[in-house]
Amino acid sequence: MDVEERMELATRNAVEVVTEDELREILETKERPVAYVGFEPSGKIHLGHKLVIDKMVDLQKAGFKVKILLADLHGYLNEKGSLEEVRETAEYNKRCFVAMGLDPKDTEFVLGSEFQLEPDYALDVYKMARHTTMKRARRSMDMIARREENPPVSQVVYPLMQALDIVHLGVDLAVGGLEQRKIHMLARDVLPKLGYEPPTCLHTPIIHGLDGDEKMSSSKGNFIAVDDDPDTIREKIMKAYCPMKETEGNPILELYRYFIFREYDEVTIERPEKYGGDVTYGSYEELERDYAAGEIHPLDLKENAARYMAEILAPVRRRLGVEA
RNA sequence: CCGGCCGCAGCUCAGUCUGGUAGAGCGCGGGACUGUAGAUCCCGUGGUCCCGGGUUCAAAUCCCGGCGGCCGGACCA
Repeated sequence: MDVEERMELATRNAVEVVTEDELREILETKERPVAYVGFEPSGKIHLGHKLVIDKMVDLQKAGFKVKILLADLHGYLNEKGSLEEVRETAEYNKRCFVAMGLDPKDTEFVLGSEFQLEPDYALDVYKMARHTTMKRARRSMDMIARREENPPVSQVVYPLMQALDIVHLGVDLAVGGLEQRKIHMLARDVLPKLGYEPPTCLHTPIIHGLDGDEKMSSSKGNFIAVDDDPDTIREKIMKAYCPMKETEGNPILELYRYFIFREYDEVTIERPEKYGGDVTYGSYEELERDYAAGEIHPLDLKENAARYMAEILAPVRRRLGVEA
């Protein structure tokens, strides 16, 4: 695979790379570059997580060594539960990630508290604190903080640690959803002041909640979990926000764009003869164009999305050992 | 440490003064209308009234003591 092919694989379905030149240089010069993403342990692993995990699978194929941070301390700092509870959830998450297609032999899972309590790391946290304003730290948590009113101090420690994770894990490429952008930019600005290289960052899109909300999230219950059974998937999709001809912020179209066309080269919208019969598409753009033109009805879009998503997630359920 | 205000449905809050069957909006669920959802209109769901004691026939309400939050003051060695 040449560098351009690896670039293509690394950046597909991504919103941005900061910067593309840096990424290309990594691919050209590093023998075995390291890509990392961190997750706060979550009781439900959903499609928002899958988007990022899929990206890590891409990066693995593009030659990266992949590290997944199970950020137990971050979860604790962000009030996701006691340390014990958060660690238990982290174990479940690890099993989900493996079931989602990350090769466990080729992926390094790291529990945050394994290295974040070391003296060298702790001193770096204080140095970061010394070079970061309160406003900047709080702003970086805009899309991440569990609580906006009465935030505990832990919420400004959080982004400092996340920046340091990048250097202490020896990472070449930091990956995350677009909501991580402000923390990553903070890392690029401040890490050099501690004598570290500014990290290269890659951001995946934030997918809309099924209710049309800006973000799919466990707390809002507007998600499809990777271990949802086919009936649940169908039920959720049927109830989802999906205005006719509307392509902006349409969560069902996003399923096609980011998940269905990722798995299938050709996608068939099956529908009754009276509504025009089956149609097959070779790319998301063609489907989107027809939907915008009103050629595809939302109900047909949903019925078929449900069928495809159940198919895509079936292996995850099987590997997790859940009844089908 | 002192003072003021606050704590009630998943959320925002009313009700406390003057004790008497716990409310509204939003959300959520279901129906109607749509070949989807949403919008709209109906119907429904909603509770440790922060905790513990006390007074009373009766306490979300009054009294005492805690806990938690916000704001202010004091201390500034």
